[in-house]
Amino acid sequence: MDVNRALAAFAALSQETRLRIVRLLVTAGPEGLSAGTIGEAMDGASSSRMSFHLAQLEQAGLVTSRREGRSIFYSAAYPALAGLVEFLMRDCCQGHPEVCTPVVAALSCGCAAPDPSAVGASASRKTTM
Amino acid sequence: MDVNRALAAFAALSQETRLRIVRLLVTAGPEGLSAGTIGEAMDGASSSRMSFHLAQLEQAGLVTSRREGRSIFYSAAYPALAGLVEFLMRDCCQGHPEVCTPVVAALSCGCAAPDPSAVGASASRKTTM
DNA sequence: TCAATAATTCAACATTTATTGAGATATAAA
DNA sequence: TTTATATCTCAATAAATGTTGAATTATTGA
Repeated sequence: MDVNRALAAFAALSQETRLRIVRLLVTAGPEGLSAGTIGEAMDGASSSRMSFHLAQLEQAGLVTSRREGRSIFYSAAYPALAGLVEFLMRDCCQGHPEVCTPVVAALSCGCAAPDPSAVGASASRKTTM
Repeated sequence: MDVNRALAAFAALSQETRLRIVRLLVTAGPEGLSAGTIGEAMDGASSSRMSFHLAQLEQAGLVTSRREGRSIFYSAAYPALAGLVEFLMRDCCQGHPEVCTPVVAALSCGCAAPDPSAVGASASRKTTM
């Protein structure tokens, strides 16, 4: 994640419809949702409007797309989201632990508890699904 | 951090000069820097331009200001930055541990190592989603 | 009080961004 | 092949954003 990519990602996330789309796709999982389904969830936004925003998100690297029959499915680009947070935090925590600490605490949403003593990586994956 | 505040923060961070200012202030520490000093660091940007961007950042809640003599000092709003990441991650990790895990790993920038003995207990404490 | 310093405010302008509606493209089914 | 479905592309327009330069406010020191 370099500065320009971060700028593009922040710009993409600064628009209400797009932020809603990203949140929707993040919770939708890796399979994603079709453009039409997303449009319905966005208060029935027009198809051209959806295309515009989905293209912006894809351009910013925050979502990926694939065709499946007549539909095009969009999915959250999880690594890009993680990379963006990494970028932001890398800039935030230089010498200021008070910034990181509460974030790490917040990330204990049950899915990412890092444990240095836990050798088996997959075992430390405490899923609550 | 609600949606509108997050949108404002993302918008503020999506502009190159402002992103540079935030990064500069974050590394500058709690005392912050004067508007003039920041302007010099921004390739000698004009004072009105600096005022514009600093006002945007303050409006977005990402920096705070205080007058000291003739100068006005701007500081990073660390809690707001942490809150933004929290917001983004709260949206990102619902049911998808693979998103959070690498971020938490990246946050081991040396300043926010979570107490290993508390991992089991606190991590199982699920925040409301 | 007057001059110097530090920063802000404002109006004008240029640029960028978002929405709309019409039409084009791709796929699937009749 | 024809029709329907799903989505994209494009041009026009509206709205928001960033830069500039001049004028203004606040503070300090002579």
